[in-house]
Amino acid sequence: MAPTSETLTAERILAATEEVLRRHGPAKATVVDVARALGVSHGSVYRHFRTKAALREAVTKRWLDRTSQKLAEIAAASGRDPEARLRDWLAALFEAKRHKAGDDPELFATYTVLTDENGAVVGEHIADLTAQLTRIITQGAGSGTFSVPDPAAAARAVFQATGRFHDPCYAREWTLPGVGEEFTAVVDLLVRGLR
Amino acid sequence: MAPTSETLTAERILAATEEVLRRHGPAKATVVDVARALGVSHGSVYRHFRTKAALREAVTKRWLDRTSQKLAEIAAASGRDPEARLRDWLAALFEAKRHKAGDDPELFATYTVLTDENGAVVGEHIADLTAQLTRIITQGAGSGTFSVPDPAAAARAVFQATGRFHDPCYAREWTLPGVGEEFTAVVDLLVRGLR
DNA sequence: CAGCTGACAGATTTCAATATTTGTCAGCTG
DNA sequence: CAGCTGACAAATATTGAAATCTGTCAGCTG
Repeated sequence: MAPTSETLTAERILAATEEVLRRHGPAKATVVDVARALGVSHGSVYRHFRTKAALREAVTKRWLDRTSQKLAEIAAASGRDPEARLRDWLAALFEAKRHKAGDDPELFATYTVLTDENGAVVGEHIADLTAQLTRIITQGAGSGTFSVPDPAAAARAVFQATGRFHDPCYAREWTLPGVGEEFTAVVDLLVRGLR
Repeated sequence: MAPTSETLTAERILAATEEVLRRHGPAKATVVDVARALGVSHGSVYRHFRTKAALREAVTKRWLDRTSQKLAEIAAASGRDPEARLRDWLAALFEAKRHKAGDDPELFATYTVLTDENGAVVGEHIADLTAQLTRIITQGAGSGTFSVPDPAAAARAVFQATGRFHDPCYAREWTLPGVGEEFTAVVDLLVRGLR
């Protein structure tokens, strides 16, 4: 926490911003707080990020990218059969979200606010995830496991149909008993539809 | 609009409340406003509804029930083949929501607030809709069109998987170009999964 | 001179005083 | 006497003045 005297980088500012957001929440986190945490004046922060909105956007992107990367590993595991990979990938997405929401609800609420105010970044994130899904489904179509005319469209449909298990607006319901079964039921139905 | 001197019934109060909500929005609609619209004192309103929350809840239920009824007609049209009926029903649900959101966004926003504060009523509404879906799917299973072990579970899965096309939290995206295709893609996938 | 500071104007938020609303009930009225 | 009224206390919302924050920039510093 002690202000190190290393050069001020975008990276260090982002880390400090995450910490301030975690501490104060999205409504009370100010760029003055971030500057104070770094032991610099708030003017210095504006040298690296044009506006507070840009800073928040960068933090949001970082957070979403961490999830994307974890899922990319599953999507890339080309040894496994595509159907199992699809199930794993969807389960991993659900689990990741469910844990984030369950383990630290306040932090999750903070990031929900951030994603709400950064539609463009979320859009790119969704495009990224859909592309991963498309890769899995394309391979499934190639190996004959799946029978789909347009893998990209199928990927979008699968992603949208499972929204209830990854979209933050349903986070409240992820702790209800029986969600696991509901998730399985939806995924089973979709996988059957792809075959 | 002129205060008729008929006896004050729950029905008349509900109608007046809808009007006040339409005019003032959910944040500024008071029970004093409702009483004024009816030409009575607000004490009289409390004779029919214990609290303001109960009044709003009743209005919410009324609104949701109107949608349920329209869909029930489609679900009950037992002449048609179950697959077509399922598609019609889902399309009708989507269209109904999309029009409500598109035609009068402010009123739709008002009812979105109301449904957010009345989770229990919404839960019953969803149970009702799911029961309608279950009936269609059960008939499809009987006639051999669908092959599902548990029609009720399948109905829940179909309803949840199509959330993007009826849940108010996605209302913003219902005007985007291409939603129609997305809807069709998801429904096609689900129907294939049911067969 | 590259990078940081801190004073500043305008925008936004906070907070406490003020006003409105909710919900009750004793009593009026037809 | 069934149903309505309106005065009331407590809860909630509004308001506007004061405090804080955002974003800029001229000038300092190493």
